[in-house]
Amino acid sequence: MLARKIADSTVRRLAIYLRFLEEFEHQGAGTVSSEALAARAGTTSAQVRKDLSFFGSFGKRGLGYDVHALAVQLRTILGLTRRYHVILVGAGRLAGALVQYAEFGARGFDIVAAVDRDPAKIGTRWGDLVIGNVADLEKIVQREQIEIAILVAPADAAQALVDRLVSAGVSAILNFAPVQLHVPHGMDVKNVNLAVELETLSYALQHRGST
Amino acid sequence: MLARKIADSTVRRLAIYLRFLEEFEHQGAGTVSSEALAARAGTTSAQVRKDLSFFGSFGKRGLGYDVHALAVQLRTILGLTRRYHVILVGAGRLAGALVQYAEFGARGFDIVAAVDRDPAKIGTRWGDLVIGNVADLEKIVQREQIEIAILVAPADAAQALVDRLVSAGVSAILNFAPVQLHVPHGMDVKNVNLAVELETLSYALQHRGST
DNA sequence: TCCTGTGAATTAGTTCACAGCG
DNA sequence: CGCTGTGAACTAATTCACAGGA
Repeated sequence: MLARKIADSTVRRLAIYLRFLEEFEHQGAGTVSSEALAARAGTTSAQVRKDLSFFGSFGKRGLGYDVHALAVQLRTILGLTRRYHVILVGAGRLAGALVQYAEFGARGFDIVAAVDRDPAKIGTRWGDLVIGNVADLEKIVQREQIEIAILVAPADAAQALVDRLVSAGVSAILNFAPVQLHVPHGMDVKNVNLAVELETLSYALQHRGST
Repeated sequence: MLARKIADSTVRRLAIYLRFLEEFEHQGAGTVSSEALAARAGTTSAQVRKDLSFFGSFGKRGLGYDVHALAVQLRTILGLTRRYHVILVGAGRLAGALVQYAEFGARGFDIVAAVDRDPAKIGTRWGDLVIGNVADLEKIVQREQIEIAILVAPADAAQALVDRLVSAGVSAILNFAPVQLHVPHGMDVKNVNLAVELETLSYALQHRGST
């Protein structure tokens, strides 16, 4: 669909622009400048225009961007014009928090299954989601036509679970386990490591004052 | 303490190297090569050596790095040789998950307080943490000598809370609210947006096949 | 006139490649 | 000989600056 390889940083910013466009849309704004979007997103107007220019020319010179039309474009670019079935692999507290995370549903990500290996958890419910047995992982992935997995399992179990997810047909993984996952070419993995985020803060705290 | 400005990506990788060093240490390995570290961390040996070289020469040519000594160095660099008092601003499910997150404590981040605005939550306990009233935010920050805040509050409340945190003396914020926070120069803010992570995956899913 | 779209310039980050030390 | 440490080369990302259309 697209010639050039787009930087991850660009894709992230597009997702952020979309948030603010929706906010503007809600406030009834018809049009928005790259400058205004940049201010909200914490970047520069040149960056906004460059990011958008990889995908087309959506603005009107002298005017800016039509808020609604640009939102539609960004949803198309980001693949948010349809819904995705998501499984939670691991049913700990973090998984429980993610189930409730309204923003996922609002963006088209439906958490339709959760599994765990703890017999005490299997069969219990989170709203209308029944926690399944991890032994049935492949069956559940296929039955529910799951494309995305959120991995919130212990580090030592992670790779084996990923191998099973891959062979069951999952094509993207959001990984919260602090390990480097190995997946076949073409699969997409995104790592989130909350402890690492805190550590970059402690680094910054320590190296402050050199301003 | 350091002349050059170090890239965020470098600091993150150092935190990741530290994880694997501790694992190696646990397994009784005395020495490790940049190649072995890189394999675990999902990067290249040149990257590992370059990252470390910003801070000093920690290896022995022909041998590699002493696992324990390098771990000590990285903890020093990252500011992990002491403990930090952390407050959770917002006591929703995500906050509840973070309280339990063992890795935080293991790295020196002690969650010593949590506040919320919901009267139904105020006074309830999570382990030995009593949820306080957000009205007392400044008092709590000062009493507990808090340096880092984890902001897990609704987007519309976020900026006002940040202003209060800043004036109460907090110096770093890990922000889960999907807004761009404005803080005075010198303050450190790190944003985590889980919906954006999923959206980069849906982008990747959609633009697959051009390989 | 205003603000986009975009090549060009700049800056940042990564990889190469090899000298040099243990 | 093996593996680090590091300039130099390269690649990627951001910012500049301005031509050009509404």
